[in-house]
Amino acid sequence: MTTHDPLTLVFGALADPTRRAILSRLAQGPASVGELAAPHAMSLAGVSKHIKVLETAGLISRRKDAQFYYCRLTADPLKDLQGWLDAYRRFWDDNLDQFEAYLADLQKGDPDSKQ
Amino acid sequence: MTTHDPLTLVFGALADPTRRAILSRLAQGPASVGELAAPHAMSLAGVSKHIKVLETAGLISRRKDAQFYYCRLTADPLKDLQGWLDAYRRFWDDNLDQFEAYLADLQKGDPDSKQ
DNA sequence: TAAGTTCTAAACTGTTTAGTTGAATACAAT
DNA sequence: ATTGTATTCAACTAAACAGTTTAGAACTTA
Repeated sequence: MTTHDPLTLVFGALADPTRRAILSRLAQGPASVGELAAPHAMSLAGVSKHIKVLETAGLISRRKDAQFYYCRLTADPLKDLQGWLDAYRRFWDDNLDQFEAYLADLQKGDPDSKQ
Repeated sequence: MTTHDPLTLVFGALADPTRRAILSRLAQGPASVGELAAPHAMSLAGVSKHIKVLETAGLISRRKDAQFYYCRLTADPLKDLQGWLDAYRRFWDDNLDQFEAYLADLQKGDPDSKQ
């Protein structure tokens, strides 16, 4: 997952409960790395690495103030994720079965068709 | 990621372009493993493993008919993912800044707070 | 029955990941 | 200057992952 496309980076970053918990915490406002680490039974360096993963995915940004690193949520990638998800909404939103969905698809474009 | 919670399983399954391409293909209707494998420069066994990951996450289901295994999309987990995402929508939907979002949060519950 | 097709299972390999500890950096306070 | 605080960086380990190849199971067709 090291050098991948944005969507892979974002999904990968979210595929970890600790990172989702950090994001959830940041949804309440900015916090220092130490504050983010406190609730977790893990070394500070460990949390620091999780934060870096979130940052690489663009889900948070870091700002240094004195000796503190403050983190804040940057939700833009989540918007992209929403866009991806939208292509599948009809599968649960409506009560279309898969055949109807298939017909509906002929009108629209395709979501994630590789190559 | 082996023995994890549903959300981790789903995010993890989606953190791979091949698996997302498979899902995208299945959005057009059921397909056999061979059909799903065809567009990918990868061994059949490799694709079979990706399919298993998707199945474990509940994103697809498999049905055997003669010597064919037919796969179809089961989008329910994506609905859960949507639920998770909803908790963050205000961060891009409105033009709330983070402080306002914080205040708005005091009224609501919290999304993914671990432990 | 024999041979072909479709797929999974098992065993193996190289790479990535999540976590650790210990040292280094940057700044504040004494 | 020295000590303390907040954090990253580097090196390491164990586990998980993505991929391979080889073999085997299940079924069809000749």
